[in-house]
Formats: sequence, C-alpha cells, structure tokens
Amino acid sequence: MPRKGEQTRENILGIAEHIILQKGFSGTSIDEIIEAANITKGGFFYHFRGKEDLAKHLMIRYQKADDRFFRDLLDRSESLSEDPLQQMLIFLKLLAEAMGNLPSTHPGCLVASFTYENQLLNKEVADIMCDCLTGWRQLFIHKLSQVTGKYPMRVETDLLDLSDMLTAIIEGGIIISRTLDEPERLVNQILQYRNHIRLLYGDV
Amino acid sequence: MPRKGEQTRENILGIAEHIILQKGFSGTSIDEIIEAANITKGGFFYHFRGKEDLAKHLMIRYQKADDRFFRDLLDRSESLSEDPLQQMLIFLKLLAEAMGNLPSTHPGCLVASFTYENQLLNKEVADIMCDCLTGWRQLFIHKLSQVTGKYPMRVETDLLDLSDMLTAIIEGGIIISRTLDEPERLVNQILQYRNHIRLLYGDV
DNA sequence: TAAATAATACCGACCAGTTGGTACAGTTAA
DNA sequence: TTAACTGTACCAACTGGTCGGTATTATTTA
Repeated sequence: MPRKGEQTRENILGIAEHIILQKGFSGTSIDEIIEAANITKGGFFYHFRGKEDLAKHLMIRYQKADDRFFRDLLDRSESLSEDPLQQMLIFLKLLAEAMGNLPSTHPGCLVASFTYENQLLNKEVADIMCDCLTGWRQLFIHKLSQVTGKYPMRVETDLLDLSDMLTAIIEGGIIISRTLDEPERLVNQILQYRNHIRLLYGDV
Repeated sequence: MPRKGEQTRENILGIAEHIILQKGFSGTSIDEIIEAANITKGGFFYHFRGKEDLAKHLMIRYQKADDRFFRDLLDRSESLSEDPLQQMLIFLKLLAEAMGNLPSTHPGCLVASFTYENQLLNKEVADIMCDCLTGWRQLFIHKLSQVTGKYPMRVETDLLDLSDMLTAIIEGGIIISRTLDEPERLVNQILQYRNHIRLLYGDV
C-alpha cells in the first residue's frame, strides 16, 4: 500500500520535471517547485536531501518511465506482425503517432536538459544519464539485429550507430519542435528515420 | 579598424558562450564570466545592458558564426564537384571531418541550450533562435532541391523535413556525444545521414 | 484496553551566501 | 577629448538549506 508520502513525493517530481524542462535545472528554484506543488520547504526537504538529490531522483524516474514507454510500443508492434522489419516499421509508426497525439509540443527530454548543464550535476546523475542513452540503444539494437538477421542491408551500417540515430533524431526533433513551436516537426523526423530503415533494408 | 572595445566585447561573448554551454544560462553568473574574462563588473555593464542583453548578443553571434561555417563547407564542396548530389555528399564528409577534428567533444549548440531554458528568455532571443534553425534549413534545402532536380527520389520526401533531418541529427548527435563523452558519436551520426542521402537518391 | 511511544509526513520562521544590477569617481590609451 | 575601461562600495531580492515544532497514524507496552 503506497503511503501518503509516496504521492507527495511523486507529485513533487512531476511538477519539478515540468518546470525544469522549461527553465532548466538551475533556473528553477526550490521555492518555485514547492509553491507549484502546494507544499512547504520543510515538506520538500523531508522528501529530498537537497537539490542534487532531486536531480538524481528525477533522472531515475525519467529513465524508468521512458524505458517503459518504448518497451510498451515495441511490445505492441510485436503483437501486430511476426516479421522483424515490419515490427520495426510499425514501432516507428506508433512512436510517431504517440508524439503526434501529445496535447502540445513535446515537453522535452530531461537527459538533453541536464546535458546542457552537466557541469552543475554530480557524477552519479551523469551516470544515470549514460544508462538512459545506452538503455534506449540496447532496446533498438535488439530489434535492429533481428531485422538484419533476415534482411540484407543496402549499405553496410553499424547497428550501434543506426540505433543511436533514432535517439539523435528524437532529441533533435524535440529541439526543432520546441524552438519553432511546431509539434509536427518531431513526428516528421521520426517518419524520416522510418524511411531510412525502409531504404536501408530494401522495403521501398 | 576594430577598436579595443570590440575585442573586449568579443572576448566576453566567447568566454560566456563557453561557460554557458557547460552550465546553462541561469547556471552561469555574471561574476563568473567577468572573472574568467578578466574584467570588472563595470566593464561588463559598459558593454551589455544586462544578462538578457548578453543572451541576445550571444545568439546573434552564434547565428553568424554557424551560418558562415556551413556556408564555407558548402562552398568548398561546390568547388570539388559539379554534380549536386556529389556536392551534398562531399559537404557531409567535410562536415563529419570537421566535427571529428575538434580538440575534444563538441562544445554544444547554443540554440539547444537556450531551448531548454526558453521560459527565462524573452521573445527577441526566441526569434533569433528560430531564425537560426530556419537559416540552416534554407541552406540545406537549397542544395537538396538541386539534387532533387537531377536525381529522382526512391521514396517521396518533403525537402523541408529532409533538410531539418540534418539539423536534428547534429543536435541529437551533440547530445549523445556530450552525454557519453564520445566525440565519434556525432561524426558517425552525420555519416548515417550521408548514407540516408545516398540511399534516397539511389547512390548505393 | 488504554496509555505510552515511535515513526511518518509535514509546517514555517529563519539564515548566510549569492544573484543581477547600480553608482560613481578615477585611470589609461589613442 | 573621448572611448574604454578599473575599483570599490553597495543594494534588494532571491538562493539553497537548517531547525524546532506539530499533527496524525501505527506499534508497543503496562
């Protein structure tokens, strides 16, 4: 049974993430977070040792959520086809669809946000950020290696780079979307990557 | 003749950009900048009205520098071949080469950094950031439309999205490179995009 | 079974240091 | 003479963080 404290803690994390993605980590004060979360300073420091501790638990939470998000989409795509290439293409369609169904522009990636303030964060947080990126990489590589096992590539490609390419496209797509305030930019970029997969494995 | 003031001003901007790309805009204090630039507070406020004014001129400077950088590479590639597709492929090789020749990991993109703190920056700065992205877009679109005029696409693609894709790949590649501290990630991502262009225009 | 104890979940006043920014008199080099 | 600073002093607002206290809810003991 989740005690009351867990709810408050989760609430703080959710609100903090939202503000931080718009103002950056050091641009967001604890005062601001506690006001938005409707708690007091004492309450905040009951749940977190300090601001660095908040950053750490934000990253842990973010990693879990994003990992589950991608895994769920992969599971769904695997239930819709038996062919690995089709699974990958369905996965990317579902991903693009999910990004298009967001209420507004993508809120942003916490890893990207923290990367541009990395001198302020300790090694522990930096390590979780690495885990985040390598986790997504492994997720994509796994599927891509299945595809490669069945279909020849038109151009020899390192699967690690091909896997990272999706992460890069998403991260870059988010930045373009946010800067121009055009949500469809991210969607279109994912579909560009999808075209790349189709071209690479001869599904044209 | 550039007066002494211009040098100091340029020095402040260069040092500020360097620190901001590592700590974020609000994570970087004016005190820190003036100490690194070896000037006093009076000197800083002689050149800039305030921190927001600094942000604005940082973006203006960044836009100019990056625009010239891409344009130079495009010019070089155009001097090495007459064929638009080959020019594009050479351009991407030169770009990857330039990113690989950096002394360490790519320092980061100011547009990306500011995007993740956009609630703190005024509309004037946001507008320059948009100009930055659309500027690169136009630069790439121009070349890509020449290619499309000569070579058919294997998959129908919006040139705007194909152009943005390079920006996305670079932005995403920078984030991956920085987070993992692996400079070659960015290089490889640019080469992935190059492969995409080759596949798309049938140069396999 | 009732009282005592302890753990959980918070409140809010307070603090020392930092922040962006101001003011202004004086200095230096072209 | 003017542009380009230095140096020092200062300020109000904000910063992350501390600390003693409190209400409510389990858990243990007499």
